[in-house]
Amino acid sequence: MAKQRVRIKDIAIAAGVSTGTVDRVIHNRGNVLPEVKKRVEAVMKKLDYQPNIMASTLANNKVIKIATLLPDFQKDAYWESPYQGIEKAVSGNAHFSITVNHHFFDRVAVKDFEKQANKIFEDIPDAIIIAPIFGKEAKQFLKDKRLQNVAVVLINNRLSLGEKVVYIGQDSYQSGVLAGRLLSTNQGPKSTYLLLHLEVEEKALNATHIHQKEAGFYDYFKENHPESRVLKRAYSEFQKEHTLTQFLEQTIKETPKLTGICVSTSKTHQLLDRIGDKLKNATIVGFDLLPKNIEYLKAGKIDYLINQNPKKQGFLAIVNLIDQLVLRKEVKAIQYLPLDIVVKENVVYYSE
Amino acid sequence: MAKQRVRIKDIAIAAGVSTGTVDRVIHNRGNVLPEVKKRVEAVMKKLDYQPNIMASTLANNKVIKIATLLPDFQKDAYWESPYQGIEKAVSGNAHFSITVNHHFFDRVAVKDFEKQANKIFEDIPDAIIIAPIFGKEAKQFLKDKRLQNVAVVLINNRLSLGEKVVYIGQDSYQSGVLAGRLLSTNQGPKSTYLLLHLEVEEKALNATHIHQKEAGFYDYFKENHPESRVLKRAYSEFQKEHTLTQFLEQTIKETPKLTGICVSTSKTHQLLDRIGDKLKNATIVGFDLLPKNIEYLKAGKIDYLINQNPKKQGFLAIVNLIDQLVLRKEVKAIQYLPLDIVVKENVVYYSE
DNA sequence: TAGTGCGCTGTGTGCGCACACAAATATACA
DNA sequence: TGTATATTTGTGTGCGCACACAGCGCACTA
Repeated sequence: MAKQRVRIKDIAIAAGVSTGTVDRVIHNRGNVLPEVKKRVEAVMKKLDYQPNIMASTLANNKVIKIATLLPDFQKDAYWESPYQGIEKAVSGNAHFSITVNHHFFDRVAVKDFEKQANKIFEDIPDAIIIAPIFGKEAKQFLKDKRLQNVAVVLINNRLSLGEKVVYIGQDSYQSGVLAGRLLSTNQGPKSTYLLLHLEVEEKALNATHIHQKEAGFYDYFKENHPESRVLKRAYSEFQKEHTLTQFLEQTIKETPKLTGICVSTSKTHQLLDRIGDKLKNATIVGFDLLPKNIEYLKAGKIDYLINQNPKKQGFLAIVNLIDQLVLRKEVKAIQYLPLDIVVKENVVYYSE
Repeated sequence: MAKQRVRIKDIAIAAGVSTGTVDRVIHNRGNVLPEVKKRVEAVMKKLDYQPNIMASTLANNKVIKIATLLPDFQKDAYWESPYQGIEKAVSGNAHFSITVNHHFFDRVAVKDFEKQANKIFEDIPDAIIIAPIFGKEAKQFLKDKRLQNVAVVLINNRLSLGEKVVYIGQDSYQSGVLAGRLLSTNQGPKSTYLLLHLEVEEKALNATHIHQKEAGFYDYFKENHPESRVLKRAYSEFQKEHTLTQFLEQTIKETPKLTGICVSTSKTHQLLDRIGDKLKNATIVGFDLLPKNIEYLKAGKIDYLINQNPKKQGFLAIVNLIDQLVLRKEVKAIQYLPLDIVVKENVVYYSE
């Protein structure tokens, strides 16, 4: 029953060679007579050799160096989540001895991206986790021959690099579609919806995601409820004199018979903090499981939160690299993160 | 930066003893002078010793024996999912060399449970994954002194065993509540809902889950929409002459102005196979991501599927045991599986 | 005083693998 | 035929740990 694991030694004996030769075949180190190589490979197949990862990593006795090249989350709060996911995965897999070297760049400054990218050459890592926001420059960087043998995981933005580059990302467009779907369920065909772009700190813009999300939202209604009205209002005029409260009150006053509101950023709680009482009849959809959002969800003031799992993005990147570099497993080339629909009745399972 | 890992040898040197003594302290094997033990422990703490799992499991060179004691899925199809989850987790963690010994019992026969339980004593495992459907008997079994050092994971049914027994399960009641919530969203307060208990094969009854689920469904409406009507219809009279189609047609005919239908088993597709066209205006909620259910979801005929992650139950059980037995991590004592809300717009992320 | 047993401590070996190095064999050339 | 060189193969060591076993000092007994 408990069939003994096949070892290199077993293969060596079966093939009539030494363990050293088997080792050379396994690692393609050359210096093996072609016919011997063939014989060893045949035996390996026949005995279904599975390397002992434990012994292998122990003997290897080296740490896996991973470099990240991500936007600075001091300047764009969104990027703190992938960062946290990475850290969590690393500390949760301490036994694989991984070191991560973070390189943060200013997400609106190409020059800074290039500068940070260049730093990576100072100490070539085994793998790179990169958010290729500057597509052209990222592509050029990754094509450098010094990175030939470096595993690459793309985060957030896809890049056509063919080969065996892994992409992990969320589908922002689809999250907007989903928001539209949730808002319009069981509503009349001629309803009015409000799309609120709510940013409180100017610097946290992460424009691309939000724009894609909003495009998905619009498109959903165009395709499925063409007779409905979708209004967009944005608050980002920080220098001006009127406050967010005033902006919201006026916006609501201007749009009577409002069926639903979607706040495209994660700041839904800001809306409820200010004019929660004046929204009794509108369905409200928000994004991201911030503590304050969860509070309002539990109180029944937010109807749906869409969880984009931003942390999981970083987490999966590390898990993927472990699978690739240590466990030698096959990994999927493209991995989208789930879009969880969270309501009062199931929030407990998502908020840990 | 890349601080070297602390080894047993380092501790031995720092404490002025041999590695053997450190080993005895670590594993509490005794035969160490109390003051020496104290000294070694102090050094371990000071140097923050983290055992090298790789070397440890390699040196241990033993397979982890896990026994399962679960209902026979030949007789209750539900139980195939946890089984699959277990198998998946085991083959996905092959490098930890785990062997699983399955013991299936007839979920309606106490005698059979006891018989299978007794078989476990023939070869005491390192851990047991058990569905304690027969609470009293299971408790007695687990209290046997021969199982003193055996890790236990309870699946599906909770048992008060205090100590450090892990429970992994799904909240069937809450899944019924969630179904109620989804069905009644944006519907009038005096609507009519149908709860369909649909079993096609008599033997697959898994009564407890379904009953709890249905209780949750009823309670949701009692609390939130007391003026609504909830009707229950069950099809399980297999000996009788009329077919399922006839039953469904008659049921629908009998309940005009139907707002929503919840099929409490996983057999929602059976409903649509037969009378899909006659349900245009009713919202439909079902359970479990069976291929046929997904098909109807994508086609817009099922509105919501609630994913109870039954496979994940078995999967997590194994992961938990690895954490406990191999990685020596802390594990949460109670783990509920998420209840995912799946709609056409996000199904792709859940159906792998 | 030698012998015996016990508590405590140190040493040696092996887990399966990777890799450096030594050894054996084949090939080239004088 | 012998020597130098390249190619192919075998052996030895260490990764960090677990555990068996040997060794030590001490108290107690005959």
